[in-house]
Amino acid sequence: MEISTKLRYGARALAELGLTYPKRPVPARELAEQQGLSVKYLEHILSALKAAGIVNSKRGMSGGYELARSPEQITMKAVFNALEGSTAPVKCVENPEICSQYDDCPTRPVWEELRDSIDGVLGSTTIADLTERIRSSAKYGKTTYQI
Amino acid sequence: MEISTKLRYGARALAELGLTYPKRPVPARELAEQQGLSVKYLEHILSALKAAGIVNSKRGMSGGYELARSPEQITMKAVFNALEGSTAPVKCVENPEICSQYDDCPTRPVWEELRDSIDGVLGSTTIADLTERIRSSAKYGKTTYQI
DNA sequence: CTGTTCTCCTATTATAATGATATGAAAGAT
DNA sequence: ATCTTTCATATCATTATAATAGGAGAACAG
Ligand code: FES
Ligand code: FES
Repeated sequence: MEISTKLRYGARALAELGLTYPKRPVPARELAEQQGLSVKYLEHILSALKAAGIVNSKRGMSGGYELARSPEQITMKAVFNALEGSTAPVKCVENPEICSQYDDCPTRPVWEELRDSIDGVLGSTTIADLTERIRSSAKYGKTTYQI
Repeated sequence: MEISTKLRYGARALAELGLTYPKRPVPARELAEQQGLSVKYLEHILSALKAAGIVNSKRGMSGGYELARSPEQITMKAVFNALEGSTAPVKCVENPEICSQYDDCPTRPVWEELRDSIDGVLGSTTIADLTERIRSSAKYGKTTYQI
């Protein structure tokens, strides 16, 4: 039960976007360099984040991506849902049809508890929290990254 | 981030084994019939549970599988670990080498929180809880299953 | 001792999900 | 016009999951 690289990379990119918010949009190329990722792959991720209304984009020179709302207003739950889908660890929690003995399933309550617990953690963390960690990190200031 | 069918099926099988504990071992065939699963696939799952010390097995006629400890002593965390691996949603939480910017990673704390939260839920649920749900279920008694 | 029931071991296959790359069109800025 | 960037879509490689298959070997009942 691991999260995808999309979510890993996407969350870090958003944390960086929190640094520049609301000063300027950051091009995918720049974010990709920072993380040592392929630009094309990150574009894919940012595209999903845009579809979810988490980032806005501007084309052309001095364009790029920026947070659609303030970092405090973007929870990790929204990010998770955008890049990873549901937080329910089994489909039947949300689509009862899938499992046969749904009504009397002794394990489903456990999976529901798990989902709620995950939602709790992700719902109480925002991009602002991530960005704050970058600001207070040892390397911050040494980076070539310009705000 | 979904759990595997191994865990889904395995957890339900263990809940059933809680019913017969400590009366008699139940053959894989019987458990598979109940869930409408292939015997061979369930054997595979039970084998993993045995390797983890969660069930014992007896060969030959009137053999089968039984819980290695009392249902109250088997947590869902142990079952999860046996069938699904670590509860950490990213490898770097437990293997720092994997991620590049490990030390200053702004997102890792979130994944650690997730792991702890998942551990909390799974650690506080036991097979006995699952078995109890079967006992108090509507269909219980109507089933052909004999203790 | 013989047949039956069952676990146990290992190999194989099918299918799906993930991770990643590639190509180029459309839009915006100067 | 030209450069920069998003955007849309297609493709490929790799891995993980799900499931099946065949048969060896233990336990036991008669
Ligand atoms: S209803 Fe889906 S695992 Fe029980
Ligand atoms: S250290 Fe692995 S996601 Fe940050």
